[in-house]
Amino acid sequence: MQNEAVARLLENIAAALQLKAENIFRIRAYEEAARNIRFLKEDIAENWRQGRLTEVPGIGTSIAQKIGEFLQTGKSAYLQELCDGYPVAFLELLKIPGIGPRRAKLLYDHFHVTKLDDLADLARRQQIRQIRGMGPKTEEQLSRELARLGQRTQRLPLGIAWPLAERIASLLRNSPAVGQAEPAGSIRRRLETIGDIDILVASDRFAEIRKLIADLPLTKEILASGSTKITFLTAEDFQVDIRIVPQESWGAALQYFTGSKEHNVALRELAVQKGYKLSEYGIFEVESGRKVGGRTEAEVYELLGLTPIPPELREKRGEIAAAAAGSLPRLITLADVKGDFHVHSNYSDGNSSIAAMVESAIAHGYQYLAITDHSIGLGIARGINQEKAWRQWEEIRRLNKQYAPFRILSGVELEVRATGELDLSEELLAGFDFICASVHSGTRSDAERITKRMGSALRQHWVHVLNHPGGRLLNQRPPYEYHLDQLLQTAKETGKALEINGSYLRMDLDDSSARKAKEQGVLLSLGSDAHSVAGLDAMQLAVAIARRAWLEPADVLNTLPLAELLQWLEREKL
DNA sequence: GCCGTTTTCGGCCCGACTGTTTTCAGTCG
Repeated sequence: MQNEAVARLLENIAAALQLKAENIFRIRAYEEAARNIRFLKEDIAENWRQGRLTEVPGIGTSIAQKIGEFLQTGKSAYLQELCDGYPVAFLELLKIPGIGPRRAKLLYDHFHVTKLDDLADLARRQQIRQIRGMGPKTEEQLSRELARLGQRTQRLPLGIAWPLAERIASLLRNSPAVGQAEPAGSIRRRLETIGDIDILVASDRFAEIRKLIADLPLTKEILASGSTKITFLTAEDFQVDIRIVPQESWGAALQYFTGSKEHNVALRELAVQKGYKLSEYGIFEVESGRKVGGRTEAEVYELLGLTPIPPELREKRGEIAAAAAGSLPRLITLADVKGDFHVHSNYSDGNSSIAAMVESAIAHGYQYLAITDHSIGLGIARGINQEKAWRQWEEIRRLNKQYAPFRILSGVELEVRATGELDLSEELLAGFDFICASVHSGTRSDAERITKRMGSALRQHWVHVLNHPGGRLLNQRPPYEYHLDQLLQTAKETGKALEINGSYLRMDLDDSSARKAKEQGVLLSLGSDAHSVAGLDAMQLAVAIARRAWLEPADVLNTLPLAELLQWLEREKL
C-alpha cells in the first residue's frame, strides 16, 4: 500500500510550489489531492493500474500523471525540477510553526539553512535577526518552537484529551464570568488523536477569565494572551487554547472552532453562493451587511439550507451534500448500545470479578454483557483453558440467576494462530455463548499472510466477531499492512462482524475503515475491551468512531435488544 | 490544478495575530 507515500509526494510538491510563490489554488489542489488519498481505503496503485485515478476526488489528468510516474519509477521529475537549487530536505523547514514559504526561502538564501539543527545554531548566535523583516522577537519565537519540536509529545489520544477538556470546561463554567464553555475543535469531532485542546467560552469579561486560568491548579504556564484567545500549558505539557466570544456569536463561533477546516471552507463557499457571508461572528447578508444568524449552530446550518450536521461528520466527506438532500444518517448513540461484547475479568488479565463487571454493565444501562477473557494461547494473560472455562461457565450460570433479567454471555477472546487456527478445541468452543477472535502476534508479517490469517478466523464456524482488525496501538505501533477489501469481502460472505474497539490506544477499526465496512454491508460490533470496572466507559470511544463512520443503529450488532441478539446467536449456531 | 442544478472558463473562505512596520506582509487555523 503506497497511499501514504503518494500523499507525501503530493504534499512535498505543494510545499515546493509554495516556495516558488505559485498560484495558491494550484497549491491547494495538490494538498486536497493528498488529503483525499489519505482518506482512500483502496490501494492507490490498484486504482492507477485500472486507469481509474481521476475518479478519486481532487485528482485530474495532471496530478494523475505525476502519481503514475511516481508509482512506476519511485521518483518525480516534477518535484526534482521544482526543488532545483534547493535540497528536498529543505522542505522540512516549513514544518516549524512560524515558518512559511517566504521565511524558509529567506533563511535558505541567506544562510543555506537546510536542517533544523542549522537553524537552532543560527538562532543561538543571534544571526537570524540580521535578516531584514525578521527581528529579535521572531528569532526568540523560532528558538522556542525548535526546542518544543525536539521534545514535542505525540498527538494525544482522544481518550486522554476528551476527559481533560471536559474537566477544564467544567472548571470554567463554575465561574460567574462564563456564560457557556465547551470543548471544540477535533475533540468535539471526536477525532482519534488531538493536537491542541480547544475550548470555546462565551463571556465579555476577559480579565476575569485570564485570572481564572492563571489560578487553575493544572495550569503550568501561560504562553500567549491576546484579546480573544488565551493559550496555556498544563502540568503534563498539553497545550490548551481558550477562545472567548460574545454570547450572541456563540453558535457561529462554535461552528467555526469545531471545524474541520475543510468543512468550514466548503460551508463558506456555500454561504457565498446563497448571498451570505459566514464567519465566526455570525452569518451576514452580503447586500445589506445585516447579521441574520449565529446565536446557535443549528441556525447557521439551516440558513444555508442544510440539516444541522453532527460534529463527528464535519470532515468534508460527503456530509454537506447529504445535509442538503436531507439524507444524513441517524447516527448511533451510546443509548442505542444494549451491551458490551468485549470485556475481561480476573479469569484472565482483567482486575475485577465477573460480578463487579456485571454490576457496572447494569449501571451503564445495558441488557447483556459478554465476558470475553483471553484464551490460553496468549501466554502473558493467564488465559482460559478447559478447566477454567468450566469453572467460569458455572459462575456465570449462578450469576445469571442472581441478576436476571440481565444476561451474562459466556465468551472468550480467542487467539488466532499464525496458521489461522484457533487455540481451543471445537468441543469446548461449542459450549460458549459468544466468541471473538484476535490476532496479537506476528503483527509485522506481510499483507497477504495477515489478511489470510484474519480471514480464516472469520471462516471458523464458532467465531462471531473479529476483534481490532487493524492491529494498531496509537503512538506505539502502526496498523497491520492488510487488505481491507479482502477482509470485508470475507466478513460479508460469512455474515460475521468486525469489531470497533474503544480502548483509547486502539480505536480500531478506525473511522474510515468502519465506514467502508458499512458501505459494503458488513456488520460491526462495539467493544470496550475493559480490563476493569472503569474500563467499560471506553464504549464512548467506540461509539465516537462509529459515529465518525456514519454508522446507524442497524449497522451494529450490539444495538439489538437481548431477545433479538439471542435469536441471532441461535441462528449462527446452525 | 480542479471542477460544474447558474459556469468547460472563471471561479476557488474569512479573519486574527504578530512583528516590524510607517501602512503591511507573513503565518495560522
